Amino acid sequence: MTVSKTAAVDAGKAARPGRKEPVEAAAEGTALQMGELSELLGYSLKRAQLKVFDDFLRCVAPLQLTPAQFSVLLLLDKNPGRNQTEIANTLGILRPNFVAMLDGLESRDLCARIRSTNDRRSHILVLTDKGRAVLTRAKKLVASKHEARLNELLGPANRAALLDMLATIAREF
Amino acid sequence: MTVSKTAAVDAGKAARPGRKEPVEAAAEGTALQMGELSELLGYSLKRAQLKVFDDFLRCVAPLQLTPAQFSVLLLLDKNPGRNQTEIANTLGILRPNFVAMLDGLESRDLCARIRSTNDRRSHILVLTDKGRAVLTRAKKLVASKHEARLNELLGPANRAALLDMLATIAREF
DNA sequence: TATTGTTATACTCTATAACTATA
DNA sequence: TATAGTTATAGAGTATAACAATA
Repeated sequence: MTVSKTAAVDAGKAARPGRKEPVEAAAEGTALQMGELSELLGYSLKRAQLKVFDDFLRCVAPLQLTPAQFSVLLLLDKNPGRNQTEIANTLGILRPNFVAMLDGLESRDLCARIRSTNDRRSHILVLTDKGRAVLTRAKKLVASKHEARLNELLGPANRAALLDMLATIAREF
Repeated sequence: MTVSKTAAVDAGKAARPGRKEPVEAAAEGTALQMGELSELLGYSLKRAQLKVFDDFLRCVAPLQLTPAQFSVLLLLDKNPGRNQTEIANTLGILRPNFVAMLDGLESRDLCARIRSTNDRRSHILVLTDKGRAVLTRAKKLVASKHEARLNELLGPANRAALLDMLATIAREF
């Protein structure tokens, strides 16, 4: 469980001035005490999220896709015939902010807006052939590089448990 | 484990125009298929992080502290005698961006910058009495409202396991 | 010369109001 | 009137370069 009782260091006072610290980790500049920060779930959650997104970007760099863009392509593939509002809402993206995002994907010919014949206010979103091809390649990179690395670090069982708990928080918290 | 097999919906056609939908959850607009998004760790990580930060803000609203500000106060309390660069680096905040953040805390009399006598370039950061008092109250709110809710949702053992895995990712990924 | 705190700046995300064209 | 897509805009958060004071 790695409880990390972090032997109390009691720095800061620097009471004895004559004490010549051995050139350990970093002369006098030792690592700081995280204190109850190590017990704050939100803190580790944020730091972990940044790392994971960073790795995602690195792994999928050849395709120039952000996590958000990847999620849009995935959703379009699984949900043909949906309009902008539906896709944006599902991903927690505000409609106004989704416009520029779609512009980016559409200008790269990864998806297209099609004016609906039923309701001519709305745009049906579809993946282009290129979009489907890029998505397929992206999925392979994500699985073989990104998720594989996480699996390696945590082990399959832990990774599944982690995913389950995160989904629970996202759904019910 | 909550596998969520989410019965296939197959919406999108909306063929019959005369169909007057009963005012159910949302007329014809059924929930979308998340597809492999539910297996993407980064996606749930992000959504969970947003929820947790939201709840943190809500719980600690009476004290008007963001998660980032709380982490600074915690760190100052546990690490007296440190300068801006050391605190910012530890929290992953860039030094230029830390300036405005400190300005905010200092203007509220929660902490103070003290010119170091050893190295007159650097500012030693200290909590004020008010800062210590606010931190104490914040810790109580976080523990009794925020973290307690997470504990309730996941159970203590799962919560500990989650924290451990997130810390592992933040540290080693 | 190098480092600390700082300013300026820019780019991304996110959030809200209001417009247009359709319904 | 209400809704879909859009524009404009404002605010966070984050990133880099460069400057003054100090070492």
